[in-house]
Amino acid sequence: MRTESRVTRKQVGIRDVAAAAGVSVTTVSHVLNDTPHTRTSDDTRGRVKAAAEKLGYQPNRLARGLRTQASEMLGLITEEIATTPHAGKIILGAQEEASRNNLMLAIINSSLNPAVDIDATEVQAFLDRQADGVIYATVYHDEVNPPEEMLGVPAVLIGARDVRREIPSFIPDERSGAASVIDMLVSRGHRRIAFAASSVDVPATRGRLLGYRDAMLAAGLDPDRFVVEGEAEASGGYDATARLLDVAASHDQRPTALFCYNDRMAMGAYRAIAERGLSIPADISVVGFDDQDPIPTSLFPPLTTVALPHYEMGARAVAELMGIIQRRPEHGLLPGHPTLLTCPIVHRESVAAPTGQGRDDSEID
Amino acid sequence: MRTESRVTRKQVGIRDVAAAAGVSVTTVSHVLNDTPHTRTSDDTRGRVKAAAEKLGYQPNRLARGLRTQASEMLGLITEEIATTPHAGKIILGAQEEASRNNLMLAIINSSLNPAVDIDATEVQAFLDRQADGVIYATVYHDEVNPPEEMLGVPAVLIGARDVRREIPSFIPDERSGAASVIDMLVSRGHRRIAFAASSVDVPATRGRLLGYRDAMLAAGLDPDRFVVEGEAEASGGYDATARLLDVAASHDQRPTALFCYNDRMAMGAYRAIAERGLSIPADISVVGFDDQDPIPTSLFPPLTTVALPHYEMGARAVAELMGIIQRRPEHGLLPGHPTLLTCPIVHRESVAAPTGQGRDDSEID
DNA sequence: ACGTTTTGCCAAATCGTCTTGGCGCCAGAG
DNA sequence: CTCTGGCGCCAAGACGATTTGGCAAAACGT
Repeated sequence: MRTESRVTRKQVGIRDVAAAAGVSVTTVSHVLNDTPHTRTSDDTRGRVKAAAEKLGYQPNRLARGLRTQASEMLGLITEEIATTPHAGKIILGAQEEASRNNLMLAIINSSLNPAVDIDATEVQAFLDRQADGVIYATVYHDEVNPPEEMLGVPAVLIGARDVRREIPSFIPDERSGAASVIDMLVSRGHRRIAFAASSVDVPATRGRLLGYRDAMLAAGLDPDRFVVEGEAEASGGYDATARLLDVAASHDQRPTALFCYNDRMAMGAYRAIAERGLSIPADISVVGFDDQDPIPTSLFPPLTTVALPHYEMGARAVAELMGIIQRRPEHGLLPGHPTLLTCPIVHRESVAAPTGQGRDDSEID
Repeated sequence: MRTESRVTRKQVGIRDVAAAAGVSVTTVSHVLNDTPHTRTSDDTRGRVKAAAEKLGYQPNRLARGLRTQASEMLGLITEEIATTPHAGKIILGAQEEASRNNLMLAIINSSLNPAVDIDATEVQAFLDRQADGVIYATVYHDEVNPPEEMLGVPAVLIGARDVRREIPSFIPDERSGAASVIDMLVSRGHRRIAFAASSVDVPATRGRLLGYRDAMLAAGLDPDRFVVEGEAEASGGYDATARLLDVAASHDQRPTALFCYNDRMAMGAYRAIAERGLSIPADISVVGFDDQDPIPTSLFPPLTTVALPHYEMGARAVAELMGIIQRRPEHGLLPGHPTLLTCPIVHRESVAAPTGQGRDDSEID
């Protein structure tokens, strides 16, 4: 026998409020929604509001949605929540921004899709439920080809741009994030700055390498000499760093700073460095990328790294959706031009000025 | 000027299908929903289905929900998606199970709440939207006091049990997870097994310590001799392990295995061990807890650890909710008895048999 | 041939809200 | 006194599905 303490709560409807306030449902609706172009005396307004308050009235969103053709729900489709470390932050950003706008955020997880074509099924699921807007977040794509369905509804892309340039998108500015690291290192006095690049072909590897080379060139430094490549994992970082250090003929040849493609590689780099009796940051500064919890704070010394704007992408995507839905003129414009979000450096303790030494051979002129 | 390619798609309704099939909307509804106790000729059924198919008809869920008093949406409230590493897996499990049942999963993030009382606001938000059920997931609680609102709707708790024992819950079986590690270690021949405990007072620290002691006692080993305590971070693991190793007068006194409260502490332990010239697992085996991505696979050697059943908790919670909603008799029973989900050991490479040595002094009899 | 089922389908009510159009009343103007 | 125009409120009609109750026609039994 099931315990029947679980009473079906009796929902109070707009009729109940109307009855309690001694007015019609029309008036209740007008008062509670502040409907423009309607007049109601202050006395009546007061009675209605009091009645609604006392009864704890909350409008039935399904009914309201049916009438207004708006579900007050946004849909977020994300590729492999589980495998991509920071999707949680995207969800968080989107959810909080949605709450601020009094919307609900629903989520569908999509399997990782190597192709550019987005599967229409998930989008359709949201359309069936009359989502007011849809966000599609991808991880490892440059461009993505959204299904027709997404054009019929306010939509925003996260992490990739639309091949047809019809849907607005938000993507991290990996390139300038990487460049800012080199700038920072240079400003601290480093000249021999190595880069442990990734060997997988995703937008992030290209962007970060480009940023490294941009900044090295801008600083008048050789953009190729200290580039090593490895798998984007701790083991790859270890191998790459080992090669980098062992090839250096002497102390004067050794890089004084190492920028790693990501935090996992940096973690491997720490081990390779420690094994050689070197210390961070005294002998060599190390910088990571991703700010992938819990690595940076668990390493010793804590790792200076670059954070991805996950939270911001989620929040901005929702904000953009709101703009499109409300047809505010500044939104939905020029969707072909993706919005680049900056990746800020998170300063911790793995960077220091290089130990003093004169002019060095890595400058080019 | 906004590009007006964004056409408002014309939704096909049940009327359109009815017209196309030359029947009434009633019949269309009956056919498409397989409504019991209604008769329709095979011929008609065929025509209706064909018409629905051809028009790509999808019922408007809001309208359906309004009529059937069911939104086909479940609400998940989770404390601090961002700060708790694995909440993503809970969401994933819940979402996939929801999809299997043709339900949508909506999410609200709640701020971390040190008190036992659940804030009613978030629950209310879901009730307003006529969620068919609500899941509340907490991290650092033993017990939780759900608001009245949650009793009026199918509800399930994750990670904590209901003080009033009215709402079913799913929680990880930390205690036996910890015990199974010790059993495993003992079966490999270890006798001096240390535990690096956590110093914060959460259910997990108590459960894991209890499990360690249970199993040590059961194996006839001293459950107190090798317990050290530290902050539940890499630094705490480093400190605790350093103390543990430095106190050992000789090689014969040193533990041959170290079980850490969590993977972050294990990460610190790795460093302390390496600094003393010891190697894992040859000199000492190490086991973590949490299977917190990306630590276990980024460490060298890869860390053997215990996984938390996050995905399963999410999925089971949704399944339970379905059972309650459909009033299947086996569900919603005995909610006072939380369901313990097992924490499986994930074997990697940080465990080996201890290097041979005879009877040792840590046995008690 | 004449009731009685059974079969196949449908009209209308319903869910709870928003929204359109209009109706009575009172005040001020003519 | 009548007319006019604003003010304050409401009745009724969507919205798009499900569900209830019933009505013809066909099938069956005698």
